[in-house]
Amino acid sequence: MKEAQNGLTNRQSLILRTVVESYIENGEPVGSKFLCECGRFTCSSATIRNEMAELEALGYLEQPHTSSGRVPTELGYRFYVDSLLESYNSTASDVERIKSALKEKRAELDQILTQASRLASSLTNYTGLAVRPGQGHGAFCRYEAICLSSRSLLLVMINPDGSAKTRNLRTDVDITKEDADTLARTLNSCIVGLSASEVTLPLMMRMEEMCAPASHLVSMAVKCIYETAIEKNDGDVRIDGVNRLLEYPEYSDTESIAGLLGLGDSKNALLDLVKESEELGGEAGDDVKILIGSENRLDALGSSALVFKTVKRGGRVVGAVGVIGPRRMKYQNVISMVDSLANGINELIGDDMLLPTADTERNNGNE
Amino acid sequence: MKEAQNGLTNRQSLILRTVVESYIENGEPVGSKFLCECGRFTCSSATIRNEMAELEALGYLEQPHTSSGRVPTELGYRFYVDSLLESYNSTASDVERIKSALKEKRAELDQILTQASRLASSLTNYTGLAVRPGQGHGAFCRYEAICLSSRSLLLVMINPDGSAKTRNLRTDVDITKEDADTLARTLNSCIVGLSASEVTLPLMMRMEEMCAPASHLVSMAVKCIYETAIEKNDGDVRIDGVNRLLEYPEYSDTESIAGLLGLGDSKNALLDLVKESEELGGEAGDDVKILIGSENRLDALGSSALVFKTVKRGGRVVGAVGVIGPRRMKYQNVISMVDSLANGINELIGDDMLLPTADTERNNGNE
DNA sequence: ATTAGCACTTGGGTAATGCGAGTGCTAAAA
DNA sequence: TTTTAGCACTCGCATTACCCAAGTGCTAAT
Repeated sequence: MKEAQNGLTNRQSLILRTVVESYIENGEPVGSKFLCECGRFTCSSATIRNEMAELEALGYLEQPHTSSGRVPTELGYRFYVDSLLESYNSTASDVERIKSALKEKRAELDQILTQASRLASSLTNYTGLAVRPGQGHGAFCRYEAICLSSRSLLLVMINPDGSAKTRNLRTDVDITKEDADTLARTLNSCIVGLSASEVTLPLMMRMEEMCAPASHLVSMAVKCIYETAIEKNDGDVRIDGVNRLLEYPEYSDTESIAGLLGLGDSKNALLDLVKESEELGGEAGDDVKILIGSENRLDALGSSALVFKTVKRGGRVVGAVGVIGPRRMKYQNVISMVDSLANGINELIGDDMLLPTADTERNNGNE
Repeated sequence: MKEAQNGLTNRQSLILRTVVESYIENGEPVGSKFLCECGRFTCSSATIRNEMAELEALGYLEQPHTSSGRVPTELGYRFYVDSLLESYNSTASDVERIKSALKEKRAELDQILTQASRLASSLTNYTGLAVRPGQGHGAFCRYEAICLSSRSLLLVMINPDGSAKTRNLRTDVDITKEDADTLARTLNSCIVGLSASEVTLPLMMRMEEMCAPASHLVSMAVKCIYETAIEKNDGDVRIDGVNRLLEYPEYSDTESIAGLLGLGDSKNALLDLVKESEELGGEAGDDVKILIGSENRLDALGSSALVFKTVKRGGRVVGAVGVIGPRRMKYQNVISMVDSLANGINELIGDDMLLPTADTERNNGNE
């Protein structure tokens, strides 16, 4: 009895693999006769039946009903995937398509992720997923104020990574370009790096003093800043191409679809999932992660599989892209695709160093 | 035979209304016996049968099969909705909820619409819809460049309505704050108001000359500007809460869901729909629009109804919000809700005058 | 250890059946 | 002329019975 390292004989191993692959391909339970005739085995169907019985006892296979072929269990898929993981690699053509599709979007991370989710879906014909976790507690690292008209100004809030948010502030009294400059200077010198709870009344009063005569701008601006920061910290989840799953029989019932569609609402759970699987990190932390069935605790994904990889910038996790599909997913393609996609994004966003806060910069040049 | 103005007797009219309302409520074909016993009529079921037969001949009702009750046709719904339209008004509590939910989001139009779509869905328990058409051909009306570090700057592109987009530009050679200012000045004086095809090689060369020694920034910036402008002009469609429709039996089949999910892809068609129903304008142009079944030509919505209202700023249509649901939709609630929602947004975004282009402003103050 | 043969299980598809709801029509009543 | 009661008829739908195919487990022979 030749044993492989996993406690399975070579033949059992091969049977398991073949069952998984056939089931992934056809979606139908596979029986001993089919296996026997597929050419990979020299023994008879009876022998295979015996082996399958054992694989079932070991928890790798199960039958939907007595008298139907076998279907892989979660454990079965897990075995298959693990033995596969060592040796995936992307096809050159896919890598090319991904690169060219991404290159067009030399935009902010948010947009890149949206695009990535769409891409993941269209390349695999499953559902695409992109996640951006909240960007730490840190607020912005610098502010600018641009005078748009006599009664409105544009507040530019700049993140350490160079991206920015803008908001329009309208006032009831006229403001000048000098007011705007003063406001920006005040914000930069007083609240950069502070969380909302650190902004105290005395501080506010000092800022308003600094900004006189346009002191009314201060509270508007600060409120606006923390509203925006909260939004930013909220994280985000993009799901694309749920409709592609409709053509797989495992999603023909309404409930499973409802679950997937509701996924956008439970974005916190998804964010946790990514964060958590990141922590188990170590060397494997950079790999493509695969969660099959109940391995994740989102019951909406209970009958699905999730393949994803984190996107990093400068060592920090800034997002993740992946694919949601049926448990019988074409793992080889999907794994390599997700890998390429994440790598492509990593490459695109580079690992630029972070920006300094405004203080240092401002001191030379503006005044 | 008392005739109302529509060519229906009063009794026929009442029967039609009752059928529609009952079908909306229960989703089941309604028969003569049920009507007879509902209390609204003094005649017998046989009489009602005769009337219903006539209503069917006139095209207001139909039977799914011989020997089932009647169901309203598109025309039937249309009759019902039209006779209803004069007299809808929002419940005070709904208006309150909408206002308070919107007030929290004093953000850009894009975000407001996203929020509106979500709100529409949750308030009606149908699918929410928000549409933002492309913002004309016009590019931006002003640019600013903020120096972030020695090798990156933030390009701020400002729309006439005061909103702005930002993009990060990275270079291989060092740049100074003066370079950034020069770039902004050049952009503002040369390409404000120009469409991409109007940017000629000679113009580019002149701009690069003006920007020396940082002339390499010019082409990056211009490219970036037109990429962003294209994106902006593309319009956008938000669809939220498709899963809510799953609980209605008319969407229990996979195809109808697939159609709705695919709706995001065919955003152009939706944009057209809004634009077009706007054009028939006149006085009715400001009303809530209702498209039932094939009244719109999106076959994905063939078995659905669409209720929406445009959102305007300063007379121009800048978006639309609405609801997608089954044809047997609770029109009274939905109409009033959509109306309130659109009004709320209109109020929120105000009709601020548009900004002037940068030239005038720049001449006093900066230099 | 492998194989052939056989009885057994079971899901799914198909045809037959009965039921119920609702209609259309006709003839009588108002 | 309008309304009503009565009745035969039509279908959709659920239930039942039934058969078939696929696949298994087990036993006995190789």
